[in-house]
Amino acid sequence: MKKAGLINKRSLEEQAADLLRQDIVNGVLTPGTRLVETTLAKEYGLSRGTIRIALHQLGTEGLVTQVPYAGWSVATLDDQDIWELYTLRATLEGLAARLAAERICQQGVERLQAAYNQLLKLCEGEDLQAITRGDLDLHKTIIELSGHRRLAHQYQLIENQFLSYITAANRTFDPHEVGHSHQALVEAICAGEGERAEAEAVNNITGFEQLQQERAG
Amino acid sequence: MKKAGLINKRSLEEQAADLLRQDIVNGVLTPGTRLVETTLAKEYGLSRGTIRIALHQLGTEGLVTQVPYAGWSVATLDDQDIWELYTLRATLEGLAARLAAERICQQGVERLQAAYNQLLKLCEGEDLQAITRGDLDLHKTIIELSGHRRLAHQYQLIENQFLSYITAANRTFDPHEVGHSHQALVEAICAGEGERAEAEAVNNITGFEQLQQERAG
DNA sequence: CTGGTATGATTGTCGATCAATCAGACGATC
DNA sequence: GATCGTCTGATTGATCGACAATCATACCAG
Repeated sequence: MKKAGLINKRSLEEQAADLLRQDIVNGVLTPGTRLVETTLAKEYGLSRGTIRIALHQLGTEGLVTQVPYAGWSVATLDDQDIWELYTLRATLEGLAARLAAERICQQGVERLQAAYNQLLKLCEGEDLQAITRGDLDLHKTIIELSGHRRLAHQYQLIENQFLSYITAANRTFDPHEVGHSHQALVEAICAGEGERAEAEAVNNITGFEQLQQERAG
Repeated sequence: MKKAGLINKRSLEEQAADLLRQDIVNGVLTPGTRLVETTLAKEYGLSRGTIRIALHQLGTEGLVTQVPYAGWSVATLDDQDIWELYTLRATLEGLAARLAAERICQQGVERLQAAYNQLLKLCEGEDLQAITRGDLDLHKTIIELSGHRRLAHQYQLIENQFLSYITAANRTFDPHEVGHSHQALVEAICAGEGERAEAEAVNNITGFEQLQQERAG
């Protein structure tokens, strides 16, 4: 009586990486926290070798850093890192928006509208965390609609680091702005206007960055 | 006089990954070739665990694929993969060109000109492999001038897969075109014109793709 | 030909072990 | 007292051997 799809085929190495990743992006493990292989192994009930591969994995994802013979720690981000994340994310999302617009179909429009409406609905409330999730869902939908596996993968890497930063810095935003700032983007994609969609996507992110800069400075 | 990074402290895991990576991008290991952990371990005189981490590393780089409990093999690329590589590379390189132009300095101009002149010189000869290296050097210089570590990293990943494909498909090109097709790009960067540099970089790659498509079809 | 089974190959995971290296404490020398 | 080694503990770097889980194939029965 096995249910297809529910079968646990993920290796323990992957699962360990997943757990650690979740703890990092959700802020359970704050930047700078030291991670000891043997300790983690005991904690998760796994062998050191398995944890080791998971840590290496997270290392390539930029979530943890490694000092030879000294240890692992949750990555800390400086100003340069933040700038890199914003510029790279804007570019990747611009590409995704353009591709999504170029190959938009009826089903795609429906999925996009659904995600957008959901976000608008959430923005009427005050649950900032839910809004963040809705925002991510919308962006992730656009990425999927681009039909670009590598783009999705690279975006995922950036997004995780981004989330880690957002959580650690405890950054917030105005619910009302978030929802409507995506309107032009969604429209452009649904209309199949690749160039405009790309511009709107880039503007969406860099605009947000500038807003944050002003508040911080 | 601190020459950090001079000391060779690379772990065996990294070195093993490097060797395998070289063999893959240089075509010694052709796509589809099976890679057995124990065999590689004996070949390189390393333990299985070390090889295992190296293979996982190459897996995240997209150079090898893994089938659970079955084995590893050198990644094979289909048409969709090639499209993904071209679009992603064009976008990343466009971003690099724009950033490089925006922060160009005297020293940067010199480095760029040096790489460009070197490429022009090589293009007068017939050594296609040398031309390829010169071409890559120029592009890599642009990436470095962008001052974007993550961009450099992600570009590296794409480039390795790209090289693997170029080698396997044994693709060639016209030496005369290669050299001069980069002229506008170099000029735009040196002039500090970000928008134009980005456009030229994108055009450079997508133009090359279309040329190849025509010859193949 | 079909379906099930036996078998070998390979990865998945574990545990123990030792070497290499780093960080900090301790102490000696000037 | 400041500086320089040295000692020591902690942690990773790397190896080996072992066994279970899984996949691919060949083989056999009907």
